[in-house]
Amino acid sequence: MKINTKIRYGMRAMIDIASSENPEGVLQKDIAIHQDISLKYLDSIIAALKLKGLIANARGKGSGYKLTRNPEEITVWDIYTAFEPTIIVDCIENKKFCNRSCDCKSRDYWIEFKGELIEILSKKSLSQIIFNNNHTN
Amino acid sequence: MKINTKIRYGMRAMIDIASSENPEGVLQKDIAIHQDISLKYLDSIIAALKLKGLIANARGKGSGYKLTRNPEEITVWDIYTAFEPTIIVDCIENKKFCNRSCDCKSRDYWIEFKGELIEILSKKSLSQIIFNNNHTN
DNA sequence: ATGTTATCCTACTAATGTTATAGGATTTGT
DNA sequence: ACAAATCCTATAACATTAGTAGGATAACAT
Repeated sequence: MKINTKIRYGMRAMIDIASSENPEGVLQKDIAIHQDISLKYLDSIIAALKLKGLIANARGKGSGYKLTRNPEEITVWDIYTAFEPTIIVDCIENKKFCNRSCDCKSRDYWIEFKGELIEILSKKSLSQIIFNNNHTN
Repeated sequence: MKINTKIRYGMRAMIDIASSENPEGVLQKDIAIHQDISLKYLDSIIAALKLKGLIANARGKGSGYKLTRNPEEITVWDIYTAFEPTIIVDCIENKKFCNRSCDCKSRDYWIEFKGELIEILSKKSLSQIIFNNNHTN
């Protein structure tokens, strides 16, 4: 299992936008500079976040990106699913992969696991991440 | 994020072995038949489980595989780590990937996430999976 | 109008990881 | 010696990841 760069960079871009105090929003170019991510690669990250409806901008020269919701109302799962539609366990996602799915202890476990994982990702909001509300360590 | 076939097949092999009532253990060949996994591919699955010390056999003709511990004492995390040493988040695993690691909200989150994920995988034992102790749905 | 700034959009590519298969060496029971 | 079964190494097709490249488009500034 691996968290890929798109999701990690996407998270950083969201944190960058959420942390900005500029009422005009944040330019993609500036996110690229702040976060040290290539402008071109960031292109595809931003596109995915925008398509998911988590950020928005006006077009043209001076228009930065802003969150479409309050950071309290955006979870890690929201950001995750901007890049991957779900957590993939082939025997759950695609029944043709396995014909014993109607009675498989292993599959039953993975269904439960997947639910718990989505729960973990859903319980944390962007604002909790930024302000570190939980006081761990 | 994806659970790959090695981990899923490994789980099924472990369930197969744990469920057997034969005191001689279970032959690799028979696991391959029960689970509909190619004997050759299962080779590498079994090898990993064995290297991790979760199963053992004698060599030669009639010697099947057995668990080395009680199924109550084997967790999904034990099985998982037979195939992958950890849950990979590059910015945690490999500091050279990122030079802002000393102050990165995103990285802080992933460290916390990884801990919770390992907790989920560690809390479930093989016997709980087989006997479905939790009574969900 | 024209140039500048910045995003939008499509295609491509090198490297890596996944999911196996192939072929034979080794070990032990009969 | 032979058969049954595992052990071990190499290879390969395919998919995914992590970008790069090149230009089209939109809007602001002069």
